[in-house]
Amino acid sequence: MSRPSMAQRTPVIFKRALEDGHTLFDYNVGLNDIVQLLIRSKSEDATPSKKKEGDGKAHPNTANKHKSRTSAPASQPSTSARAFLIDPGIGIYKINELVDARDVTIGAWFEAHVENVTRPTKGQKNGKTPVKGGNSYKGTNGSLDQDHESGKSPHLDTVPSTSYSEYMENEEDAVYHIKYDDYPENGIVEMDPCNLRPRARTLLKWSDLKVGDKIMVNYNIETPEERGFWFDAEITNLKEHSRTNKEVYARILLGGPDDAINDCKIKFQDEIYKVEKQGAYPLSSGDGEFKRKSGPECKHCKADPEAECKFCSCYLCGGKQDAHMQLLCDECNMAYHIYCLNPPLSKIPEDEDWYCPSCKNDSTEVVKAGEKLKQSKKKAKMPSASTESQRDWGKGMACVGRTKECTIVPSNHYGPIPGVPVGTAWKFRVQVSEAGVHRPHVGGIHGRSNDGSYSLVLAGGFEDEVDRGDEFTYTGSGGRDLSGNKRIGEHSFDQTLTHMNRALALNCDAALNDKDGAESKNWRAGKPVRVIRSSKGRRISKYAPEDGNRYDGIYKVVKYWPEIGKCGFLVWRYLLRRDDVEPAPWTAEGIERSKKLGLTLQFPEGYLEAMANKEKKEKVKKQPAKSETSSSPVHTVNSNPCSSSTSQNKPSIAEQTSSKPAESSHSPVQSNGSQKRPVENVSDDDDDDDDCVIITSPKTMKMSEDELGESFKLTQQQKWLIAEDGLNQKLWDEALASINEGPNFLKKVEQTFMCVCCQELVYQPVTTACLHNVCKSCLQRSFRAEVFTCPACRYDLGKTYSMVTNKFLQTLLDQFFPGYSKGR
DNA sequence: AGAGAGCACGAT
DNA sequence: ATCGTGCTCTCT
Repeated sequence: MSRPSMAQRTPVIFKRALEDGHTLFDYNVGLNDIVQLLIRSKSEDATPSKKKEGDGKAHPNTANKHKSRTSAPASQPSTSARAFLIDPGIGIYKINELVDARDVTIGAWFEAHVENVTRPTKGQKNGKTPVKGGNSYKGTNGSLDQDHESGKSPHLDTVPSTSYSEYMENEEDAVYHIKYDDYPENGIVEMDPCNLRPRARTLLKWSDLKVGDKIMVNYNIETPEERGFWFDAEITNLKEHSRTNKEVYARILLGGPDDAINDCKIKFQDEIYKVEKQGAYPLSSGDGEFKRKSGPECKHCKADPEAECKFCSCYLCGGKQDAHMQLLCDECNMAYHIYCLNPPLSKIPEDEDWYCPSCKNDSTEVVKAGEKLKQSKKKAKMPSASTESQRDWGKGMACVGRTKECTIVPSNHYGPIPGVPVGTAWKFRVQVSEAGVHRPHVGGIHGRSNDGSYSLVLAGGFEDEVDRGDEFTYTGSGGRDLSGNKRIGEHSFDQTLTHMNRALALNCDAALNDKDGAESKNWRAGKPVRVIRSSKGRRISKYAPEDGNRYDGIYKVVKYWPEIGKCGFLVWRYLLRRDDVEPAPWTAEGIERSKKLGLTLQFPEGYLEAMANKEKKEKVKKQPAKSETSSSPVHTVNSNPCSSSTSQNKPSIAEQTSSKPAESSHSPVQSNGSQKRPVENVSDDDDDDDDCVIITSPKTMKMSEDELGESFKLTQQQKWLIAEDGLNQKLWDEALASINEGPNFLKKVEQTFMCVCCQELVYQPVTTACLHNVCKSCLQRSFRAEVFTCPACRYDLGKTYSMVTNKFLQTLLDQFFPGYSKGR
C-alpha cells in the first residue's frame, strides 16, 4: 500500500453467469474491479430464456432444459445397472445396447436403449411399423402426421399392422423393447428392427462428405435456422466458398419410400453423423456419452395442441389455453397460468423477472445460468447503449472509477483530512476524490443541502471571480443546460440557492437567507471548507498551481449574495477567507514546508510508466528523440505571486478592513491537540493578515537537521496512552519511528492499526492474546460464523474468548483521526 | 475547440 | 433503488 490513508477498493464478487452479447460493463464490473471467472460446465450450458411465445411450443433450449432435468434420472442409466451388455440369445441387438430408434410419425431418430428382447408370439403387437405394411406416411413435406390415429403420443403409437403371415416370414425377427432416453415417461416401447440401428457415434468431417452419401443430420423442418430432430439425409450438394464458409445441402429422408424433403441446407455442419450399420460394435451406457443435441419442440407432447403438458404449458394444470396469461419462471423456465398460482395473480407482473413458487427461495442476487441479465434503466439510457459513438473511451482518465476510497473520515467530514498536509497535490481530480479531500469527481462543491459544504475546487470556471489567495470569491453551481450528457454547459437560467449552493451558504455563520444572501458576524465561527485549487484556475488566478490540483487548506464563508454574473444570469457568489494554521502553499513558509515534507505532484499508480511507454512508442514512430521530456513528477510549488508585487495594504475583496483575528487557534488539527506547527523559524506565527507576507531571507529559513523533518507532536496524554497500551508496545515503537515525518506518522499509524478483516483503521479494537488488533464487530462476525481464531494469524482464541475493547488504542486513534469513528 | 463518456455524489 | 447533477478529461 503506497497510500495508507486510503483503503483499497474492496474486491467485489459477482456471482453471475456470463451470457453472450453482454459486456462486463453490463454486469456492473468497473475498472479496477476484481473478478474471478469460472468456466461453466457444459451440462449447465444454457442460453437466455425466452419469453412465452404463446403457441404452447417450447423453445429448443427450453426443451433441452426440460430434458436435462426430467430425464436425467431415468435416461442416464446407472452404470451398475446397465453398464453391461446382455446377450438375449436372439436378434441383432443386445440388452442394454445403445440404439437409435426411429419415430415413424416424424421420421426422426431418437436415442434409446434396449431394455429387453423377446420372441414375437402369435398375435402379439410386435411394434412393426406401417413402413413394412405399406404407406401410411401421410405427413409429407415435413409436416407432422397429425392425421395419424393418435397423434398424442407418437412414440407409443406403434401400429400393429403386421399380419400373421408377415410375422411368419420374418421368423428370425425379435421384438425389441426399448426405452427412449429422453422420454422415460413413454415407458417401454416395442420396436421393429428396421426402425432401430446402432447408436450413432461417428462425427463426419467436411472431407468425409461426398454427394450421394447417406448421413444423419440435425434438421428443423419448420424452422430450418433452428435446431431440430435427427434425420437421415442424402447429400445433394457441397459448396466450399472458403475455408470457413461451406454449405451442405441434403435431401431429408423421412423414412417412407417417397417421403423426403429436397434441397435442405444443413445448418449444423459440425454435427453430421455417419449412419451406423447393423453389426457395428455394440455400445452400452458404460461406454460413455453418445448424446446428441436435439430440439425443437416439446418432446413430451410433441406440440400436440390437444394434449395437456406440464412441460411446455402450465406446469400446474398442463393446459395450453391462455398462453398470454402464462408466466415463464426466469429460473426453471416452466410456465404458469397466473390464475393457477396460489394465490392467483390478476395480471402479468410488471417486473422483468418472475420466479415460480418453487424457485423463489433462491437468492435473487445470484443470476443463474441462462437467466436473463437485467439491464438497468440507467445503463439502457447511457450513450454506450447506443452504438453510435465510435470513440475509444476508457484508456485515459476521463471516465475512470476510483481505485481507492478514503475511509479514515466519513464523507461528511469537516476540516482537514488527517495525514494530508496543505500543499498536497494530485494530477487528477479522481485522485483528489480518492484521498477524500474533495469527493465528487466533477462537481465544484461538495456538501449536503441541509448540512453544509465540506470542500470546493477553484478551477476558474467563472471569469468574474477574484482570487487573492487568502481570500477569494466563488460562484455557485447550476443554471446551465446540461442536455446531451454534458458536465458543463452554457448558462441558460438563474442559479438557485439549493443543493450545493445551499450547502455552501450553510457554512456561513449567519441565518440562511435565500433571497438576499447573508454575512457572518464572526466569520471564523463558520464551518470549515477544504479548498482545492486547480491548475485550470490559472487563467484567472495567480494562486492556482501550475499543474494538477492542490489542497490549500481551510477556508470559511464570510458572506454570500446573489448577483447577475457576466453570463447574464443570476448567480450566487460567496466570499471565502483562509483560516488555517498550516501555511498557504504559495507563501515562503509554505514553499519551505512543502519541500520539507517532500510534497510532489502525485500521479495515479502506473500512470507515469504508462505515459512513458506511450511516448517511447511514438518516438519510435516519428524520429529519434532529442532529450528526456520533463515528465518529472516533482511538483513545483507556485512562484510566490505576492513577492512580485507589493502585497501590503491590498484592499479586501469584501471591502472590509482586514480584521485582525484575536487568535488563530482554529484549525481542527491544532484544536485536536495532535498536531502543532513546529515553532521554528517563522517569525509571524498567527496567520493574521490577509496579505501574503513572509518573504524571509534564505538565511533565516535555514533549519537544523533535526527540524528538517516536521515532527508530529504528541500531547502528554497521548504519550501516556501509548505507554499504557502495553500490548501494542511493539507496534507503537514501529509507528513512532516516523514521528519526525509529520503527516507520514499518521499514515504509518493507520497502516499499523489496520483491521485485517475490513481493511480499515480498527474501530473499537480488540487486541488479541496473539497481539493483533481487530475491530470488535469484525471479530464478533467471525465468531458468529463459528470461527474462533484470530483473523490475522489463526491463533485459537477459544469459543469463550471475552472481547475487550482496547480503550487506550481507541482514544489515541480518535485523536489522531478525528471523525473516523463517525464513519463507522 | 467542441462534444460527450463513466462515475460519484446527494436527493428522493 | 433510482434519478438528477456536475469548475473532468479525452477523443475527434
